[in-house]
Amino acid sequence: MSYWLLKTEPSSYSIDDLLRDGKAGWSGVRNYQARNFLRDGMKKGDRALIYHSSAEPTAVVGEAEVVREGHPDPTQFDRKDDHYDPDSPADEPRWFQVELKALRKFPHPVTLAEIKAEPDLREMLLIRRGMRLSVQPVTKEQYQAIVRMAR
DNA sequence: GCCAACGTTGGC
DNA sequence: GCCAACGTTGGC
Repeated sequence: MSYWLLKTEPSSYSIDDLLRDGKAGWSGVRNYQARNFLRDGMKKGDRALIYHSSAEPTAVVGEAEVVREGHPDPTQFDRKDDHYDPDSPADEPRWFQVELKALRKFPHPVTLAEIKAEPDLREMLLIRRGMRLSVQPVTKEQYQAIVRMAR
């Protein structure tokens, strides 16, 4: 089993939205490195931390489980969607998503400030300078540390 | 709203 | 292939 961190802006889709929906396609990712993780890296049963970016506070707010592995993101073909990509070939889709099942919202969000202050989490990609990747791997140890901090 | 740190595009 | 211009991300 592998562990991941997924960023989302809560103004567009929040942990509360995911809990309400139960399951959701993690759509709208338009970065090739992140796409590769969605398409090739994430496996059924993997766990993902959900992170709220551009929020107050910016924080890891809950966790989810991968219930369906990479498949084409339908929003790339939807002209009315913000993430419509007219250049993505229908027979060779450019963008992928996984389906997530909400697991829980944390009792206490683990803020970016708390993560930066924790020596054991210094290696997280999240806090590496200039690292904007919206789908990123975390180690089991990092994942478990975040979960402990969220109690 | 600002702007640093990227990633992408396109002319050459 | 180079690289300037442009667009986006995301913390502050």
